[in-house]
Amino acid sequence: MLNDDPALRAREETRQRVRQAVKELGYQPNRIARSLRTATSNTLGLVIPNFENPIWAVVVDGAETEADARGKTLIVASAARTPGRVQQFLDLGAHGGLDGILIATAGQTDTPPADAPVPWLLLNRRAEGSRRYLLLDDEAAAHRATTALIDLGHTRIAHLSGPAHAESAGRRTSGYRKAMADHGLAPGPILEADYSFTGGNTATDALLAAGAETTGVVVANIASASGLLVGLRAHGKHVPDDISVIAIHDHPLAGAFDPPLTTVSMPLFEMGRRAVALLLDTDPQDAIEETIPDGIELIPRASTAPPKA
Amino acid sequence: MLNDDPALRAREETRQRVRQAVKELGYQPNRIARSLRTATSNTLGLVIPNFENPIWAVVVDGAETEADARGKTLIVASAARTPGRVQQFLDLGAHGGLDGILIATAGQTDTPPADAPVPWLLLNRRAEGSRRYLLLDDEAAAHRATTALIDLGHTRIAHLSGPAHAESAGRRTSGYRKAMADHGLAPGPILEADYSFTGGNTATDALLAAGAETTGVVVANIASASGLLVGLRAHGKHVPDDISVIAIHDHPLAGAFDPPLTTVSMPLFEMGRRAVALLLDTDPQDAIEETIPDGIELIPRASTAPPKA
DNA sequence: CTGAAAGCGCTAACAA
DNA sequence: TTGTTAGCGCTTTCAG
Repeated sequence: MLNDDPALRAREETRQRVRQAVKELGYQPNRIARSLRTATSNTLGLVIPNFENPIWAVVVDGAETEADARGKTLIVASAARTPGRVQQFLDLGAHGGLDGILIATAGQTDTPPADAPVPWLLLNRRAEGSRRYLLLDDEAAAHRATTALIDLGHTRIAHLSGPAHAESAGRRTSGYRKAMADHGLAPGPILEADYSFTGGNTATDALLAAGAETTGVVVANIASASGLLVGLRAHGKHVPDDISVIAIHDHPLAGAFDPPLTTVSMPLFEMGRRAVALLLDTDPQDAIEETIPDGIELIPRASTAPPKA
Repeated sequence: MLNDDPALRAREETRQRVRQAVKELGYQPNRIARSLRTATSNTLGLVIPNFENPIWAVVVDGAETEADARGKTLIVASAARTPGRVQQFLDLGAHGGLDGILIATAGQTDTPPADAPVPWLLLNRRAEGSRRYLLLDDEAAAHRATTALIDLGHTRIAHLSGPAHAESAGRRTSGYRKAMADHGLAPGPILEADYSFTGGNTATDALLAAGAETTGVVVANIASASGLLVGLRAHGKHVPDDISVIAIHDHPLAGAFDPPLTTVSMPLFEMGRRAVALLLDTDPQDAIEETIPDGIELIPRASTAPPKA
């Protein structure tokens, strides 16, 4: 009766009286006791690498939206300062503390075993021996970005990649390579940044040294691209007249960059949303190997133009 | 023994054997049962308005750092899509589900009653009838920003404020007013944006209409400032030659803006850190009315210069 | 010092 | 259909 069970046969008036009493007495069911009893919590966890990178904001938003729609509470934490965060959430989630965990981090130990105490799903990362992941089509996005430069007439195109240890970075690099090959072009210099402003900024020297004749750069993300823009400016290079820059992932602030940055957007909100749906709707034992098919889109701004010569 | 209680007298060898057994059997204490028994959870909650605004990333970072240092788990959620998020966390926290809650949102119903089931603290918001808050010195930051323009020689300075319902926005506006008054200047036009890119962008028209002779603008935050920069560019106005722009709160990406945006940084990390410390170290019944004293700093970039005429 | 037992508040199973 | 009870796993208390 306290749970307002509709299967329970009782007069509507009685129901009302109970509800009234519950309200007046301020009765709050003890969730802890309930969780102990049922080994469920109506709560989902999400571990992201950090809160700085704005792409996670969108993923979280999508995940929260879907969780809310299903009456679940989503709690988020980052592994930025604590490599053991995934393990911590696994502990939190054991014995029904969490009904499921989404893992967006890429640490060595961030892939739970198959017999983990909580259902889990990796976000945009494949891992050796795991068959539970939801991917963005990073390769297609990088391919799209590279093709955009090629379509403008560029042939000498460099790539500022993400860190070697990130699996998604590898898929982007591979999309860049494929696009070049598809158009019969030799890949240009590939330099490793680390998805950060500083990484992109310090890579500027190497980029200019590696290929003086480079007219376009495909950058693995916005933060690196912003660093690159600042670096190029410092070297007296003009974007896009001297060199075109395009980055993967979009963000509103990219429109305020100098110059406004052309990007390729990815379905981040949908990834968060879909991840929660998959986590709740599938058997934790089943494999999930899914890539989000749509939502890759060119956002043209002012950092790309045909090569001058 | 299982808790490795140091008060317990036992041979070191025995301790080792127990630890070994615990490890081998993979024993994990049931946190739920423990919470039910002790009405504590070693977990803290933080509710932020959204994940998009990058300032929250820094606050969360500070809070996570302090929580980690104290062996607590911090969980985060946003109220972006769900106005009832604070209530939801209050429910989560009742009966020891959370040891405390930090509230950074500013909704009408986001101030818990004094007899809330969980200790709580408001972040950068004073609320009618509450005496539990930790503030940034928004007034000082706005004063600093305004003074920076005045020091450059500006006298016709406008203010692009935050939304009227945000208490922090009011403190910034008041800092702007005071700085103007301190230098014997009449306040310029004050326009309300909503802390967003779009808000700043659409306010451009009104700003240019309100004061044609305006040579400087103090913007309440970076997102609005980025929208304003784009808007001014669209109107053919050159920053800083035609008009100087300075914003409150700093972010690395502001260095990539067109032009790089001069800002005043705030001690956001420290706010997160201090908030966790206060939440854990004070009696939940005691009043906390604290403002973080230091950490306000001018970050000079290229969007500010002396007025031309 | 060691071991047994009560009980946190809930739900599910069972008995009436 | 309704009311009663056992028990989730832990900590704390109390008896041995």
